Amino acid sequence: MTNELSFLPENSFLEFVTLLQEQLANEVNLNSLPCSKIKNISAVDVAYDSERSVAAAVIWNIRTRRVIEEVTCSDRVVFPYIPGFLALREGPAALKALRRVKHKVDLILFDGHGIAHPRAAGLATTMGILLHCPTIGIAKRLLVGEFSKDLPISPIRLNGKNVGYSFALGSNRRFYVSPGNMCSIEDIPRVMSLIGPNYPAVMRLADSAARKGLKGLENRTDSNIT
DNA sequence: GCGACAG
DNA sequence: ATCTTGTCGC
Ligand SMILES: [Mg+2]
Repeated sequence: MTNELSFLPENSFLEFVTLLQEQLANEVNLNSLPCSKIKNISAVDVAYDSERSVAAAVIWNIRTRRVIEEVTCSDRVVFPYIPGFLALREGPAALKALRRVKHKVDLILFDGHGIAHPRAAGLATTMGILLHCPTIGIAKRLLVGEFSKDLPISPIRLNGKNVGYSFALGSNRRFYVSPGNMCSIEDIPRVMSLIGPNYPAVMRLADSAARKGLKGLENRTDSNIT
């Protein structure tokens, strides 16, 4: 069996997780999301140093386009990054932050893919199923699949199916959006016009909040040592 | 076997 | 992801 795990010396654990992911994919809900019902969304991102992670959840009101809540929390790094298994590294920290969010959120954005994944079980899909809520994956690079550079908004094709969309930013850069859970392929362009239309500001805010939180940890440690 | 490979 | 300041370009 040659696959993305073959470089691992001992891969029985990831083979096991692969089976879990294949089962998860059967539970994904790709029904249309009522876009008119979306009031508040959250973006989640995680920053790391060698032993600590900081997850940030930024909650954003669609109508006012303003931040209404921000949560950060630190944790231990529990797993390395392995392509196809980002949820094992990022999921636990993201969950911890999301549990502290006070507002009701109608949609959660994750920094990574949803069903645009070898087993249709990316970070956004995994978290959406765990949380029983609508999620979307927003990635800066492609993991699997193909798209057309000729189209400003191109479908991402994987095994002959549409699994998301690639959005052009100017002429060179692109980002990639796929349903996580409780969201259809057709919803993706609709939602992006609501929260974008470019790379979502709330996603960037989560990214910078997580980094800022990590620096806060480092500085706190420095003063204790100094 | 080789190369690709979210963050 | 992370290491990192100023610098080139729209
Ligand atoms: Mg990130």
